[in-house]
Amino acid sequence: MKRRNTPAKSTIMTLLKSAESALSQDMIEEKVKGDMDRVTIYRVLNSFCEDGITHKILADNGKYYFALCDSCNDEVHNHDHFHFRCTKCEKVECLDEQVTIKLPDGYVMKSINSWVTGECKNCS
Amino acid sequence: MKRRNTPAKSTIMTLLKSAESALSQDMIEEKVKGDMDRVTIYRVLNSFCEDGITHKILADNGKYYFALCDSCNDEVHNHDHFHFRCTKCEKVECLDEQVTIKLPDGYVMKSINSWVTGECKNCS
DNA sequence: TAATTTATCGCAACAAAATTGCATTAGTAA
DNA sequence: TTACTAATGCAATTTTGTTGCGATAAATTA
Repeated sequence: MKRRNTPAKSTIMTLLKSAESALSQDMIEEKVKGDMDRVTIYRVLNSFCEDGITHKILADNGKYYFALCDSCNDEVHNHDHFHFRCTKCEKVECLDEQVTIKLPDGYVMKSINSWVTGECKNCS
Repeated sequence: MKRRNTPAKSTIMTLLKSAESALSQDMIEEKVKGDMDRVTIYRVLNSFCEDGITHKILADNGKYYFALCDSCNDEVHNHDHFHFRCTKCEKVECLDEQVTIKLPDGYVMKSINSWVTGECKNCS
């Protein structure tokens, strides 16, 4: 399965890069104003995740958000940071702070999904 | 609105007490084997939350889980602990460890939702 | 005990988010 | 330019949870 470059992909990539925050499907749909089908947006975003370009996080509002991988490379992926969702402007950001937890004996960690909800610095 | 005691409520309460872990609607539906309508289960669980008997958490698999409030009382509710979901047995537990995070300046925290996914001590 | 009130229940319908099937379109390499 | 097949758009489906409403049954009162 070799990827192809398409208008949809480059448009969405441009949006992700300029957003400086994580985007959900409906945010992207609104920005492209119906130029792109909902399904296409989902498929492009998921293909980015498969390729390790973005990471996908389920927020505590039930929606998936997609963010460009910042310090990840082909070998090392680390998405164990906190995510912040502003309840006023609905912006979602990756926070610098890493999630640290010591699991009880016998537990094996596979992934972390940590959210803080509140008001961001522009809204508080 | 005065609550009434019903078979549905006591059945679900018994399940929650004996589970020693958080339960989702579909887990309860399976345990009562169709004796209870989906909607009834949701309504009972949500009424428990309104009454402060349980807390409701959206897991990183997109489902809501309900757990008995452990050390909460009428005045103080604290649900800022980590939650663990086992990908093998699908059991969900509240971990003792509290989530701690220092937000950047200007950010106001309203709620926290932290999940660790992996294998529990019975499955690893 | 019987009557009354209304919380609760079950069923159908709805809603939101995301996925799948399939015919069509369009990158890309030869 | 042609051939191959990834990507797209549309319709339909799936999953999870909620709402509306008439019927049922707790709890209170007579």
